[in-house]
Amino acid sequence: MFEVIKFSKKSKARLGIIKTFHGEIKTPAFVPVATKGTIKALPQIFFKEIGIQLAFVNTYHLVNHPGAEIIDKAGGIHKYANLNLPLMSDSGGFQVFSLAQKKRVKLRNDEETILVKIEEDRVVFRSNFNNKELEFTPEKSIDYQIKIGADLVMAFDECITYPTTYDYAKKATQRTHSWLLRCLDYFSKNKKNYQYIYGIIQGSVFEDLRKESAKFVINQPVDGIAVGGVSVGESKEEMRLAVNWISDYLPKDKPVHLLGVGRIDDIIDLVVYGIDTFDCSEPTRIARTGWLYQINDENNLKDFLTIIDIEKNIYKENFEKVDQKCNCYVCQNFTKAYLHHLFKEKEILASVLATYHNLYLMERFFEKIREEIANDKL
RNA sequence: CCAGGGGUGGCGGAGCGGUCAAACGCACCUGGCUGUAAACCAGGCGCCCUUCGUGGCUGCGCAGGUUCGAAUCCUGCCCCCUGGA
Repeated sequence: MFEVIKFSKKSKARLGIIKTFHGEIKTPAFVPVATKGTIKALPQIFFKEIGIQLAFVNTYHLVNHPGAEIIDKAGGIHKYANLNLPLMSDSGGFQVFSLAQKKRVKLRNDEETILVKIEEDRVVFRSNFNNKELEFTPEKSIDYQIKIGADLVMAFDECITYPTTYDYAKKATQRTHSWLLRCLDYFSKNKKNYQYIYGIIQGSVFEDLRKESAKFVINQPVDGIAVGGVSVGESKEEMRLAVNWISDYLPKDKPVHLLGVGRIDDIIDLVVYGIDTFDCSEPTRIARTGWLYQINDENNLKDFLTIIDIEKNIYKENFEKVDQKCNCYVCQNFTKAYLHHLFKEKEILASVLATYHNLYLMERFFEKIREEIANDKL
């Protein structure tokens, strides 16, 4: 399922290939987020020309709408959403974090309710979509993911909030471990024949917990390793340490995914620890809010991309291409002034073009990363 | 000419004696966005201040007046809208 083609002589970075039923993925690779079964604002027909290799869908959201059964009936998420590429599905573990962060939400009658309740053997969500209770157990998460039918599924974990205490982090990490065993058990008995499962390392910002978690996960019969609980508010140093600490434990014959990291500098700093895939909502989200990647120095990975805010007035009469050095459809055909106008007017096309462009450059960025690893420069 | 309605900050539009530098929306400006409750969110938005404040000044068509106090009440003027001759 996974094969390393080349290890860098300079770092733990590696070139690899993940083989799935729906296609092969050259790694390191970026995984655009398609939470509800769509990379927001981007029609599927563009995936290929952008170079998108795989995408990341979310169990929590899809279970709420349209429901795992519907997707199952439709023949799986690939068919249902016309996503003809390898897919990863998140387990809902991140929502344990992201919805718990908000803790309470006001109902119409002014009462407050808790969005997430974490128990030893399950998590109860108060759905933010329809306000119904929604129970996630490791078995349920996996069952949903099997029905959704992504190629690569994530074990159900608890993404620990930051900051946290050592004691809580330890307890939560152990809980994630016991959940992993339940996930693996259920998965092995019920999975679709093409599906693989990733176990998730937690441990928050504590070295011994991270290492302990890494050892535990790696010793289970998982197909891939994911690193979670990162980019939740901790400092960049803490994030780098969290990955560095476990980098020596990472297996060479299994793909390693870093959950939720997609900022340019973070990717550069973390790919050298042996990360193969990165999913992140950032490129598509900032695209929709007017931030565009721009090639800064195409010969220097560290300076490869910068960000411009296309809504700034300086672009109002800037009739240059969006990015002089970019070959994408957007940059070949539209000016900054026009993009500026689309954003100011909140035209839907603004999101479409910006998303296209950002993902295009993200793919070029990862091509550059692969090239650097091939040349032992990274 | 008669009858009625109205003129509020860049725009729309609340307020109708004090708690009003004036709701709310739009526009504008500044930030933010890392396993997406996100075509989003937060803050600012009369002028002034080496003190950023229960600070000073100006202010609700124009000019006066009543009042301790007026965007709010009164008088005159100017302008706009609707209906009628």
